[in-house]
Amino acid sequence: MKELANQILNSIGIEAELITEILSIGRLKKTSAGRPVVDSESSGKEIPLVLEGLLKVMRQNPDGKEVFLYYLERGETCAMSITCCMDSRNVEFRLIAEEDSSVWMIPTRYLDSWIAKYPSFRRHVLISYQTRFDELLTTIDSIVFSKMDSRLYKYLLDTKQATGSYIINKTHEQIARDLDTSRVVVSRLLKHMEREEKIEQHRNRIEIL
Amino acid sequence: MKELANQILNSIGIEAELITEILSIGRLKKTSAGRPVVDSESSGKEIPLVLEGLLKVMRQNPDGKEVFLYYLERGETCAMSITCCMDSRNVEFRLIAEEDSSVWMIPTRYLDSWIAKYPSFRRHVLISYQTRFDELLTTIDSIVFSKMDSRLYKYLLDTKQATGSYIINKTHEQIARDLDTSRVVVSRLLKHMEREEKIEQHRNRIEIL
DNA sequence: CACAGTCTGTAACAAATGTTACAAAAATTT
DNA sequence: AAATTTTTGTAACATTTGTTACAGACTGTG
Repeated sequence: MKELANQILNSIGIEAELITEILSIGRLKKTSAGRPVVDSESSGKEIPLVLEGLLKVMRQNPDGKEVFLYYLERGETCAMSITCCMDSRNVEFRLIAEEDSSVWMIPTRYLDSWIAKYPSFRRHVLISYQTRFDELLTTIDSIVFSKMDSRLYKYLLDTKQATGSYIINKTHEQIARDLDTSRVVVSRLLKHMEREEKIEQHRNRIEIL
Repeated sequence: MKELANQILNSIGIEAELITEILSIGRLKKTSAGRPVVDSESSGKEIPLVLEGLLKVMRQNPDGKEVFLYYLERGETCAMSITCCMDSRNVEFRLIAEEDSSVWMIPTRYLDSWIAKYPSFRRHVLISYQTRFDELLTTIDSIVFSKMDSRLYKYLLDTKQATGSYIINKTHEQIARDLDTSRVVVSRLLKHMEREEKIEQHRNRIEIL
């Protein structure tokens, strides 16, 4: 698995010297689909780099409600975890394995020196922030400027993009939880999309056309 | 005005050496209340540091609709502008002077080397991201998890916080534009808050109790 | 196959928000 | 002071979303 990590770090342009350091310092964590990888409490000491699989980042509010924010794919890191540890602030979120996943956990205490020393790492951290920032803004767009139907459709397309498959294996109930709405609403809107021939529906499975 | 900039940079912990550099390289820009400071197009070459006054950051979608994201107060910089220039990506936003404001514009081409060289600057940039990230998440919270009434109330409280005054000089129409809703909705909800004795209303002016 | 559990479809209704229209009050201009 | 413009209040109605309730379809298990 270190081999894979090596390869991924290399592909995002990290210097050989830093790769060696990251590999000697970090640790591997495997998580099976549907299970949490880290949440805000347990976080703050390590940041995750996705090696295999797919993670999803959920925003959590004090009452226990949740919304889906974005996916983290292979080679990506969680900007919020960096943020979270810097000032030992507690940002409330959950990282959940969407598929069976392998993640390389990197202790945060080295980050600052790496950012100073390695241009590639500096770039990677800033681009992570940039990408996530952008993703959050797009999320805000879809919530503020559109209705639930476009939001749902965006969610389906994002999922297609992240999994690389036109088939989405989720129940209406699961989707409803990600969008913080009710199952009935999701069923209603999906039925409508089916009539418009944007999707096809089967049990536990939606196909994007 | 360089004196003020010096003082502010010092107060956020920037090294004397870097302060000299920033002051020799940047330029002053004054903007009067209600006018745009930069937008995504003109941006990408400079990032703004607020010296005096108050800026507000608006998200803009392609149809020209807008939502208020957060305020930038004295000593703060616009994380999105940093982001925006890094990859010459175009994030759509507008920076508007909420009050008469003075801003120190810093060319972006020096950022990377400063981040590498100066711990204080590294810290400042990362904390900016952190703070804005958090602010965006709170915004998402208020949109997803709450109804328009709490969103409006949060907006009033944010404005009170940023301006340091219990008096908010805005019309219902202006507020409606910031929240991307209609004037009628704002009037309705404000009337309700007035009955609950959370605010007092006058023409062009709302007082938070 | 019978049964239980899960998933989806639909109806009926409630609540929240958006829209249109109009009137009254306050400020500004003539 | 009269006329005009801007701001606020309110009503009536449409649309969107949320909620409850129930039925039918599918899946897996004994």
